[in-house]
Amino acid sequence: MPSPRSGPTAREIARAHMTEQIKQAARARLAEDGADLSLRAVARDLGVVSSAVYRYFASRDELLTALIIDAYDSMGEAVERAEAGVPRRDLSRRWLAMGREIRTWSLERPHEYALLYGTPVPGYVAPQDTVSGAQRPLLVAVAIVRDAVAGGLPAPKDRLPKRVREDVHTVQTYPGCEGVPATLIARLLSVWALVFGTISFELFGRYNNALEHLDDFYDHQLRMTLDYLGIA
Amino acid sequence: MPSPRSGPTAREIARAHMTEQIKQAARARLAEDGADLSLRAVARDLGVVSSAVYRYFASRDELLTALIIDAYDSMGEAVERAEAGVPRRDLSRRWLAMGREIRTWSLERPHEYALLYGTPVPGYVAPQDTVSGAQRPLLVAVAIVRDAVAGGLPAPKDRLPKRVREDVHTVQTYPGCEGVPATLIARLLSVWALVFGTISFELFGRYNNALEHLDDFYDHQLRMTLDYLGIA
DNA sequence: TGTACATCAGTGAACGCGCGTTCACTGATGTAC
DNA sequence: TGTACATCAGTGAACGCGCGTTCACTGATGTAC
Repeated sequence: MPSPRSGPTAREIARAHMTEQIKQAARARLAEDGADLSLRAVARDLGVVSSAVYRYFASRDELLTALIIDAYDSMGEAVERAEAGVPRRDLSRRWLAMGREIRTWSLERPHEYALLYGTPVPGYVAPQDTVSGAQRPLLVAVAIVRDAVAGGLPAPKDRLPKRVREDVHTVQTYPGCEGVPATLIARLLSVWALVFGTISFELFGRYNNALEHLDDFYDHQLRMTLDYLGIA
Repeated sequence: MPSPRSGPTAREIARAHMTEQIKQAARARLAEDGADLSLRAVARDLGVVSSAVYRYFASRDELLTALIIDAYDSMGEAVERAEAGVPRRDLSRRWLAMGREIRTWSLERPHEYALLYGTPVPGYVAPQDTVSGAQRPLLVAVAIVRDAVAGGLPAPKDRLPKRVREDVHTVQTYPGCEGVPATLIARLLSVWALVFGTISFELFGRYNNALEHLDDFYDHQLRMTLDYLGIA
């Protein structure tokens, strides 16, 4: 008897559950083996025959796409939440909260990080449009900068070459970027590369045998970016 | 009849030649297929049976190691040469030459770049010590900064947290880093992450649909790093 | 200078393996009357 | 409320494939006397 509110059927619940379990197992495999995800290994880990996975994902690539989308959203949400926990007035602390969460999230899931920011998986092209979550952390940064501008942060007096200015003007039309001066956008783009560059260096082992206190180092970098952007 | 100068024998020449050809074919395969290098594919491309490769490399990983070492040295040499072509006095141009060559080299060999600076190959751990060439580009940067210091460049007045200072002091003991103030080393490390972060963003497609004039953008970034380091 | 032996490059077959994907199936769950 | 049919999840076998690596081999190159 279908009840009047017609909630999800047992099948629908089971399906959602299994879909989630497959993704979880796949994430675990990713952490174990690195980027070359094996459908069969995932099925094995779930105690299920490999063809069963095809009831949920049409192909290995589709599963991978789902993982990528989830990862973007997961990082986006984590960063948004971390930043939201800080009083709006305190721009520096908001920035630090954001920056630290980017790194924390990444260290906790190095292989998902690699999926997003490392070498693209060979033979696999991410469906660009689908991945709108990719920009969520950057939007958090933009929001902080925007608030700083509203609070009187002056635009840096950098000279932007013509073509750079053109590109930056395009960026300025993106939602959330209205009102942020071009030179500040340009600096933000630099800072963004610095943040992810640092995390990649750390995760991909390029600081091995060179730096020891990576927490402190990263934190210091973050503070320097604050200076660079001019945020108090 | 072995001549008195006893040059390399025909076998030795052939061996060196074949070794080089295998590496070249492997690089080509890398460019075609991405990071998961297949020994058999390399052998096929050379018109040779797959087991023949084992006369030259004991395993797939050993071939990969050779490619990585070569790539580090290739980039290092390219950067050194580019920088050496600029008059010593002109520190800014030396810096720009260095920075541009890093990117040029990388764009020309995106898959070798990925091998060095992208996601580490799953299941493969680079023999750390062997890869001394890894630091060559950074040493070029350090040399420029050192010359700038010798020419009167003042140390930035950044406050370095204790543990960061400790790490930086370690770095200062490395060859080539003598006499460079701690705060400048710290800034150089930031700048380095920025440079490679930018190139990774570009090569791994994160500027797609956002920036168009990547040459100009990168150049602008480089100039900003000059400012940041205080080099005229 | 010529011969006998050792070294080495490349062959071809084979090993055991894991992979993505397809397909006909069975049994459970859901739906229409 | 009960029955008949449709939908769907998971099975198990099979497909064709490419992989890294080993091994006994043959024929060419190098070396010692």
